Amino acid sequence: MSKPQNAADKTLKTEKKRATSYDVAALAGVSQSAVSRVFQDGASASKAMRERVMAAADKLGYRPNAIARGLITQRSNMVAVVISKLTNLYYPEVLVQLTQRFSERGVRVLLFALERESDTGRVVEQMLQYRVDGILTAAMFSPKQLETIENAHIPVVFYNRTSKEHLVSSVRCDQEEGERWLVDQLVQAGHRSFGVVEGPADSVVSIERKMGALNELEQMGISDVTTVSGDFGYETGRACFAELVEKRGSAPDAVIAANDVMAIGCIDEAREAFGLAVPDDISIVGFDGVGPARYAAYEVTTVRQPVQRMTESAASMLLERIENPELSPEKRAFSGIPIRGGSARLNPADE
Amino acid sequence: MSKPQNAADKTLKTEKKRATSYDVAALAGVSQSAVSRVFQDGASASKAMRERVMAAADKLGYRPNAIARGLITQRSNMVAVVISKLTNLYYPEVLVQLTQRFSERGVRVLLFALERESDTGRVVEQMLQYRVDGILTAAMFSPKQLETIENAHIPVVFYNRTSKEHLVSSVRCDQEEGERWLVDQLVQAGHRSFGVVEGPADSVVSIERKMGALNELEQMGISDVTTVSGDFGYETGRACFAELVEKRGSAPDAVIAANDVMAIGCIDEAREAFGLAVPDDISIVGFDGVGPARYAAYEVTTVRQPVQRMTESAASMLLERIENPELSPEKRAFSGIPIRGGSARLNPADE
DNA sequence: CTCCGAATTGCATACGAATGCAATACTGCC
DNA sequence: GGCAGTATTGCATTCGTATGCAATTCGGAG
Repeated sequence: MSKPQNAADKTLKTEKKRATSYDVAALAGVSQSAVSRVFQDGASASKAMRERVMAAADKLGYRPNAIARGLITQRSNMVAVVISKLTNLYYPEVLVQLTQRFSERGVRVLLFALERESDTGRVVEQMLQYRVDGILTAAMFSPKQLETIENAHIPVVFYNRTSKEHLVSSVRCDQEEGERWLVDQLVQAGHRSFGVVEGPADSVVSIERKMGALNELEQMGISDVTTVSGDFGYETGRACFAELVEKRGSAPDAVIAANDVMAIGCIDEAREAFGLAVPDDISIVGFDGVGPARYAAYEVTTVRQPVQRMTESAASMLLERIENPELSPEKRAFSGIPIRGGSARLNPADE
Repeated sequence: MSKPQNAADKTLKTEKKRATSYDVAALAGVSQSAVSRVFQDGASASKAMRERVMAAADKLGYRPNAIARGLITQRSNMVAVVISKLTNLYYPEVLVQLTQRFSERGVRVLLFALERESDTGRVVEQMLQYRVDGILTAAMFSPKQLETIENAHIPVVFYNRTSKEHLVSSVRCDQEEGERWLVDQLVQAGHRSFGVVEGPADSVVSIERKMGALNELEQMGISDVTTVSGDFGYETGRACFAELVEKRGSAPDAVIAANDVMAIGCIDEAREAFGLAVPDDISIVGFDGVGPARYAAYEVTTVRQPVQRMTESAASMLLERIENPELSPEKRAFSGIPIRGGSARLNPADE
């Protein structure tokens, strides 16, 4: 009963405690620093040393403790990814891609999933406590929260969002531009009365889309516009369409939905509850370009976000700022990809 | 140019370094231990002390360093969540829910997203280096990898998977049982020829479903069964249906798809390419109960996984094993929820 | 006012790896 | 063989927090 610290029998593989660099050093007959250096990239270690240490490490099942390393290097090699409304069918893709981008570059992802976009309170505290090296967020933060993060000198990149009060970096799909395209196409094809279905009130994306559509409609001299609001989901998509018809007494020529899922809801409701043919009786368009929008039953006319390029850009932007904190904020906007689909009556493409 | 360590002016909020418990202690005129204790749950600290420390902490914008804490307590308060094929429309829901369950209990989620389920190699190394307290995985690990994890004494819970070689804990939806229900219903309603569309070869879930269906079909004395394989995606769903028809020369009475998305693909292909009415000419069933399966154009007859209960169960199971590592492995199987849908011709429900 | 037990507080050390600096081992060259 | 210069290696310290133990304070009872 003396102090058997790490004196576990070496033959048996079942050690009580995880092996540390000291254990490896002792077994290899070298110093702890040597072990540390062998497990680093640019450190100097002779070939012989490398082999001795590696052999000992293997025998003990040693692997460097990233926690301890993070403490001394002041780098956790973790970034926080904040996402809300994951169920919305579009973010999953974003999330996997981001995670893979970071992973490729040796950075781990600490995930924060918000029920509603406004649940950011506790999240900020957590991120700071874990000393993440950077934050990539698809949810808004309040000015006060942003200030807290700024004081901690943690780079932030917003995904499809930005802040009016603070100068921040962001990667976004140009929602207004996309809506302009949709509206222009619809108007050019002769649609004159419109329904606009917006998403949840606390979603910046939804607001941008709605405003983009409304502004362009006004620009084009269209005044017959009715707006109703939902929550990005299929069920409310259907309800919204019904509400729309009730509100105006009849169906509009076209419906502009806040996203593809709601557009699909509108299409189903138009067909089932009102016996309307899409796109012959009514045109319905969405936004995002998610998988189900391509299903044969819908073929939604929409604007697809270039997810691949956006996630790549966002990940790089964040990593750059982690390497070089002095870099000034930068905003990158990507154009959406128009999908002519089959859920809207449009003129044939010009070129 | 002496050593201004943390001698930043206290009036200005822009300190260079993050405040530590020592800084707070100095400002509050107490010991570092006191600060530490104030920021813990069950630690003893007088009310006066609590207030002094909190005041100082606020002034400095101090918050405990979870990394350092993890080093000393041997608890990172992080769990690894491993997920593959996130794009499959079903896992996103699982992921958010898991993250929220853990979050509620003060545990952070380190996310690992695999492109293919077999990409587990580097992931294991990472998880161990970060000293996660537990692992929740929706991907398989090789026996060797499992042994590595076991040697590190990290509890693991498998989600919809398990291991033959190792005794492990798991939470799963009973895929065989679900398939049995589907097959029984179809056979009872008079279907005699079947097509089975399986998913990716490296997916355990897909294999279980296929075998469940095939076994039950055999059990019921059905021998007219054709199998084709895809990858869980919509496009291959369509291709699989076409292949199925070509292979057998005509459409079967019913198609059993490996998941809802493929079922939707089959439905679209049956309707568009073969002019078949669903369910009048052919019955098509899926599995999972994802959102799009409920869309009016499909209303897929399927078996829904009780995601809510499964994630809750999985999270608890893992956390229990983290608290008490001696707990023996446990397997929990949940029954799927039959959804009669409208994509299959079934007899009216008995009770 | 005194004394005892309980509640607080401080001291000193541990967690596991990285790193500046000094000591030592090599290398090639004359 | 000797020497300068470089590549390795070890020593000692550091990162920020938690915690056992001893010292101190506090509260109340007698």
